[in-house]
Amino acid sequence: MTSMKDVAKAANVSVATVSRVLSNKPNVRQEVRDHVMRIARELGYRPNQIASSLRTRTSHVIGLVVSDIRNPFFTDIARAIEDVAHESGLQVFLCNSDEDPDKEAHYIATLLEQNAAGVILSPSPAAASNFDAIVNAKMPMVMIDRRIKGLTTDYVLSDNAAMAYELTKHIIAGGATRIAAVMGLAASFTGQERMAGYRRAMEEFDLEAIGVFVEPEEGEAERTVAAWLADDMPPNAILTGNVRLTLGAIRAIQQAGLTIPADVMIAGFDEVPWLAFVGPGITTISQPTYEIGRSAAEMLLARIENPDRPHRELILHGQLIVRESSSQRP
Amino acid sequence: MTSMKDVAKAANVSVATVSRVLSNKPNVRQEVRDHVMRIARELGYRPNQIASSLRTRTSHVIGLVVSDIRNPFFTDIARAIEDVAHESGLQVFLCNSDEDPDKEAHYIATLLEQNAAGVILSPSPAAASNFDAIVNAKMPMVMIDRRIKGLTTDYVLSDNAAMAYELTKHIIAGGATRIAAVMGLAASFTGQERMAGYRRAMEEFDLEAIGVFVEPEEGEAERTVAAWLADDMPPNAILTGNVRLTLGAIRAIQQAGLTIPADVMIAGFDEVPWLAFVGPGITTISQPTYEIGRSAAEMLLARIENPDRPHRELILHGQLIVRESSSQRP
DNA sequence: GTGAAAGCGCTAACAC
DNA sequence: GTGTTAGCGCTTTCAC
Repeated sequence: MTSMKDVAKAANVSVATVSRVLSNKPNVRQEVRDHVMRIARELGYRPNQIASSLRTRTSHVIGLVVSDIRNPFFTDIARAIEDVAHESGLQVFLCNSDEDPDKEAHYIATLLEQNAAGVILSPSPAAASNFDAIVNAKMPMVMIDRRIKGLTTDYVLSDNAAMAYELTKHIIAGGATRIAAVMGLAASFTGQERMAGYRRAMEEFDLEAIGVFVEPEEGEAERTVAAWLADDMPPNAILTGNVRLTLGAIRAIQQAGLTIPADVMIAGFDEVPWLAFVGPGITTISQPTYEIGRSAAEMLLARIENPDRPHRELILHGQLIVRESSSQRP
Repeated sequence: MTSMKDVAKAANVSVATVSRVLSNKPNVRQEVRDHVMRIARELGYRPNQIASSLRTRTSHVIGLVVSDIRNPFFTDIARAIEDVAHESGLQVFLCNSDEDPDKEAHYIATLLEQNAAGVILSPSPAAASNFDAIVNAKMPMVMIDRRIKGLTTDYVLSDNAAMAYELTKHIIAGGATRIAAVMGLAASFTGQERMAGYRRAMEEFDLEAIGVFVEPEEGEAERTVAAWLADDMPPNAILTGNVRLTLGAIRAIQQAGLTIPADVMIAGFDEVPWLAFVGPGITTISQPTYEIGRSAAEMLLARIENPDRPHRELILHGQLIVRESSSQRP
């Protein structure tokens, strides 16, 4: 590994000059600059980021903390963030918190130890104090998807309540009269908001709201929906809070020997390409995942650039994608 | 940020002793050890990994380079790798190469600059020389999913040819007589192997092999399959090389107004939970993605531990998941 | 415009 | 067992 010292020696200048040249600092004669660059290239010099980071107390690394990268919502976001990071010469640490505050705290500590330049995180349902370490260290931070009560920072959020409201109204227009909703519990912030939007629409139409929160897993939704369908007056429409719940609900409907949408309509959150091919095609709210990721990354870069800028909150709107599953009208 | 110096001062010992205690080195009295630990905790001391890394010329960071994290195959692998890393106190850098050798080379350079402890990568279809930098730097490396001709290193691979052979035989048993295959081009190593397995089975049954390589995107598969279906003697079965191709093929079949499996059977590679819900349920080869990730990570750890151990090649077998899409027999 | 030198926080000889 | 000290490779005063 060739170091600055090697380049300096070979170029007959001091390491200070080499450093100035390589980090594009002023006060170097163009002639010297070119010469140093040439030698550096010839020697195959690669800067040691670690040394640089130790000295400058910052790095080109940002952390991304999500509950589970396998959730397609986060997969897309991760990809977007990595794209922006790559464009800006940053690296991304991938961290899966599994909604576990302790695991989350551990990752936060690690990011601090690693001198990370910033962190984007989708917070677990933890107390705001879980993020004190970041705040105290003044590490740039952008929260995505969920708001933490009492924590003022940069946020990129979705308009969950409005989207759920729209989705509910849509399925009512499709002919639904008894609509039940399964929302994810762990992501309580989004779950709450979506449930609120659903409730508001139901009230508006004088319909009885039947909403439950479950662990966001296929099996939970399947059990819940199966129980509903076994009822005397089963719902004729199901609303779901994310893809896994949607899948579970579909399974319950199929197991009950019912068809979508003739017997039971269904619609949910999160768009994934294959929803168009499930049954008659499933209606969903498509969240702008890539945009959420991009925006969060850009917001983080801006905060790193200028740590004192006022905090911002960006709210992005999802889009209703209408397919066959949500209407019984001809 | 409190440093070792601070702890040393507060504990009335030298930094060397603090270092010994905190990195669990021998030659410290238990009494002193406890004392230092207490002080460190009281002061909220957190080690500076950067400084440690500069000194030891290694780090607790590993790189993961895949073409695109959004490919569910890689998403699962990434999650598995991150799990193992987390258990071992390592961090994971996420890198998307987009099958671009230059982007890949760039990430490799960055990992070197960051003093990464090792790298797991699914190589782009690049020349073996793209990995010279890693080999020269003696950075531990594990290749996954694809083999690079002329590069001896640690590998975790799938038995693609055997799996494709099995899949083809299965669909023949299901009643298929004219079977066409669309395989991914970019991932040429896996694509080639799968095509070879398909060809072998076709030959064995005296059937004509109709195989093409395309960019692994829905649209490409859709166009290809649509053309086949418009033929005089259209295939009555389609084999696909990955999920995106499967989705494209299904779209083409539906667009042509044909039904699965009555008119056209279909089966492909890669299992994702929703394939059970598409049409009558799609038959696939499920690759042990999580196991691939775990094994690769463990192999990397072993190599980091012992850089001179002989190179290994681990071949994992996929599993045929039979659903309704692959048989016309009653 | 350039160089000498200090030091970021840690580890690892080496002394005692 | 413990302390002293010399760096790891870089950036950044401060001289000149």
